Amino acid sequence: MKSPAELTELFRDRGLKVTPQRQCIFRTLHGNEVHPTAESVYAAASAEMPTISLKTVYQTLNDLASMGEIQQLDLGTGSTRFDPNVEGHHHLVCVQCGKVRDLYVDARVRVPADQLGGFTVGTTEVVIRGLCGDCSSTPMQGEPHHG
Amino acid sequence: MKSPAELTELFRDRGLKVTPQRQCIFRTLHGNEVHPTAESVYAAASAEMPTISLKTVYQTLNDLASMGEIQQLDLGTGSTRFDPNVEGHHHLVCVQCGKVRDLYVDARVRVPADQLGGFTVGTTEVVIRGLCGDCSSTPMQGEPHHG
DNA sequence: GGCCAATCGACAACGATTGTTGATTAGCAA
DNA sequence: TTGCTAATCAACAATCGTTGTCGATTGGCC
Repeated sequence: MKSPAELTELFRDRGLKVTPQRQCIFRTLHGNEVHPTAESVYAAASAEMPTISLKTVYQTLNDLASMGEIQQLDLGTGSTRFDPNVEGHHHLVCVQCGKVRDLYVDARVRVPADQLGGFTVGTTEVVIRGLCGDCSSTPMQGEPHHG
Repeated sequence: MKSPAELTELFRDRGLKVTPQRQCIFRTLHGNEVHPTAESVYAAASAEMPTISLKTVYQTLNDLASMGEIQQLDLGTGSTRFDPNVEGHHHLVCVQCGKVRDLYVDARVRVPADQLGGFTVGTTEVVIRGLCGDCSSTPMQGEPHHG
């Protein structure tokens, strides 16, 4: 994703104000590779800026998403995750602990025309579910996140 | 998915009772290819059995899912969908109207070992988002379901 | 400096899903 | 057929994630 400085400019260009709260969120997201939920962005931002509100976090994340600067992911882990990485890539999801990792593979799936039936292909998402390194080594316990 | 008769037997084997409500849900799901939500299963079942409760529908769907007889899908369309088709297959999702179609393609994604990093691959899901035939022909309007 | 967007707190509301209660129904083994 | 007990019912309340509302305040930016 773009750097905080670039996002600052982008927001200005769009007539959006660059408030300390928004800058704080920019910093929190920049280089973030753990696919945070809104709650965890809020937690991280709160550490820096205790008065920031969850509402503002949602607001700013939605703004960034609708500008295409971050990507929303629904991976069946309960809540929406936000991915600062908007390059074409896919995801590894641990069914045990819910961790998400980026996956760079060529996933051009060839769809036979007879299966399309008028469908216009937009994006292709590949989600590989399994056990992450940590969870592979520990015995399975309890119910994993469904999906 | 298995026929209502087979599911009946399966439930008996597991010590679960085969109530009229459950049979009604079995029938509703059998051959269903529209990936219904719990609500729409409830609507369909209610037509046949007006006194059935939404609670019971959820209960039975969860039972079936945990027995592996149906599959839960989180496709970012707001609510969980239930797919009676448990054969290996993938999905086409219309970002406009939310319709879901089954997709049979060979999607064995080759993941380079260095990207796995200890991850144990379980299932691979491919979701292709785009516009279905109906929505391709009509102009885009309003916000699509996010995802 | 001043306009006005953005934020605040403190809630209420939402939709999807699950839990609770106590009463009733009915599957199925004996 | 009887009886135990699981399943269901209605009617709620509660949960979780997310969004909306309010009036008051802050502070970015022309």
